[in-house]
Amino acid sequence: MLSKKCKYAIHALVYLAERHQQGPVHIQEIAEKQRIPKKFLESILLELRNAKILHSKKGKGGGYYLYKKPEDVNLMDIIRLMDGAIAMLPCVSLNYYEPCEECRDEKTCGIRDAFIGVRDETLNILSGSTLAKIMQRQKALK
Amino acid sequence: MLSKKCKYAIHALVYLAERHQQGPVHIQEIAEKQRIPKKFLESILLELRNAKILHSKKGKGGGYYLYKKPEDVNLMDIIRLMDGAIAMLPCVSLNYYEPCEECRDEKTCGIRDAFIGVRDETLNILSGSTLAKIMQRQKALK
DNA sequence: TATTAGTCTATTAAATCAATAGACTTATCA
DNA sequence: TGATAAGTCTATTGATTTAATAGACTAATA
Repeated sequence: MLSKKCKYAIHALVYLAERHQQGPVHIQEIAEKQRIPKKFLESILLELRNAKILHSKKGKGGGYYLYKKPEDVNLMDIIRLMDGAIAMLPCVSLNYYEPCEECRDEKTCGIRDAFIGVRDETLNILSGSTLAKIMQRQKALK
Repeated sequence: MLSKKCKYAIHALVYLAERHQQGPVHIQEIAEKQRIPKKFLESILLELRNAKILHSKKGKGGGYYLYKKPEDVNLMDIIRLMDGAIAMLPCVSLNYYEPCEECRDEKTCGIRDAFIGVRDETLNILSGSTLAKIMQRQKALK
């Protein structure tokens, strides 16, 4: 399951994508509209900024805005940033690999195979799910 | 990520599948061979027994053994039993559905779509991964 | 009938997640 | 130029979940 932090991040990013190129949006507004605790949101947006997905402007009239284009931000990147590994086992994770303590020998482990398949299918779908696609879909559903 | 409990369950089941129809195996042996804390393993095996995947025999010469056939036990069922929902969002879970607090309106949510896809692909692979297949693969790799 | 081995309830310890507090910094505009 | 609006950063707290342990109890069998 995704953490709340991750879900908040996705919602905040979709919100900002909908206001792309309309100047900075301040935290307060995002927090209220998306019902996210403001302080928690602050730390999330900061992380997204450090990852160069968002930029911010300080001072009066400041706020956060999308740095990358909506078609260049996808769910795979957001989830990895917020929650870490996407794979169901550390030993099949591409970005957060760790050997399985439980396994004797990775090479002869009959279990990994299925999870490698799950990982690949998952990454395939999530990396194709961009903010642009999500907005597009949102529109179509209304 | 799967919990340790779930990984322990998978390993214990594969171990028992390899000894299918060879009489009960006692907890102590599984715990030692698979390096699982014995007491923790007890509770896991008990749960698998309540789910009719394992049976047990008490008294001297007792132990646990597979009740279902190795080709009828798959990773999807094991994971659901141990860790609960497989989906990444509660609102797209088939067996553990809950509405998303974050979402206003599920019907016009542009995010769910991707996660429904991930869920379906994941279930498809995991439900096809039976103990029999895992053993088969294990043999092939040796 | 002693012994072996599973069953069950309760508790504790550790880790992670979610949320909050408050001081600090920077930029803008009157 | 200084009041103010808004983001930045560090630290802490509380809640929840996960992992592990303890010990008394029950059932089966040689």
